[in-house]
Amino acid sequence: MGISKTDHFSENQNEIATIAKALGHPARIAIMEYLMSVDTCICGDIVNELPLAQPTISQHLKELKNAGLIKGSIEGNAICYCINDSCLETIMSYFTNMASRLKKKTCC
Amino acid sequence: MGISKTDHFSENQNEIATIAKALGHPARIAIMEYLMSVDTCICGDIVNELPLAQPTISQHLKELKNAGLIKGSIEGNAICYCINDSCLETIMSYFTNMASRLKKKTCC
DNA sequence: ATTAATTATCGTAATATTGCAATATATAAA
DNA sequence: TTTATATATTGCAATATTACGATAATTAAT
Repeated sequence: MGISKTDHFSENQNEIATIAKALGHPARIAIMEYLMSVDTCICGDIVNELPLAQPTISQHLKELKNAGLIKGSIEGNAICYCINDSCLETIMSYFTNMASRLKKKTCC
Repeated sequence: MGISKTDHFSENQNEIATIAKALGHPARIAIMEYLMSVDTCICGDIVNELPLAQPTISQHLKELKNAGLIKGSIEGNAICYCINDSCLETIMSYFTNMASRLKKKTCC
């Protein structure tokens, strides 16, 4: 992120930015959409699904997990990843609130 | 972004990622919130409002503009920036859709 | 025309991200 | 215990981001 100044901003601003940043890559959007599309919470098939190497997928999963967007639980020798709906709720309500507040304004 | 492979992902995935990425910095979230809070679309006060230098703010504004999140129009010798509600609508409905689809699922 | 005010661009240093091969770790199956 | 399967970590090269001083560009006011 270069020289950043996260300490100058509010906790909420940093939280939203962190979530948005985690979603700020097409591969991670694709992972989220894949996790949404499968009924069972299958894990490593993501590697077969996306045109990226296994370590790269693993790294993207880590970032989504750090941001709180997904959860992972050990299931045998595999790991079951799935979407953390409370995190999705956070970002969704943030934008919903923003959009509704915006409707009352006139702009340039 | 390092070596990225945007061509491997769908247009929609790239679009959402681009918007999310633009919002993936606390300063840009703060700018969005400030633009929301002012009734009139005042512009360069953002520089006074945030703890960042003018060129830095200008750069952040450019990124928000490139992502389509804000619009800027010349107003005398100043520039009037304001939120582009249609872009906000795009990202909001994306998450709303995701969240509603998620409620039907059980997870690990 | 000069000067002031406002915003953008350039150049550059510090740091972060992306992607992957190689390798490590951990559990399941034989 | 050995082997196979699944995922994580390390190390590194290529590239992107962030921040800001200096400076340019543009319009307003004098």
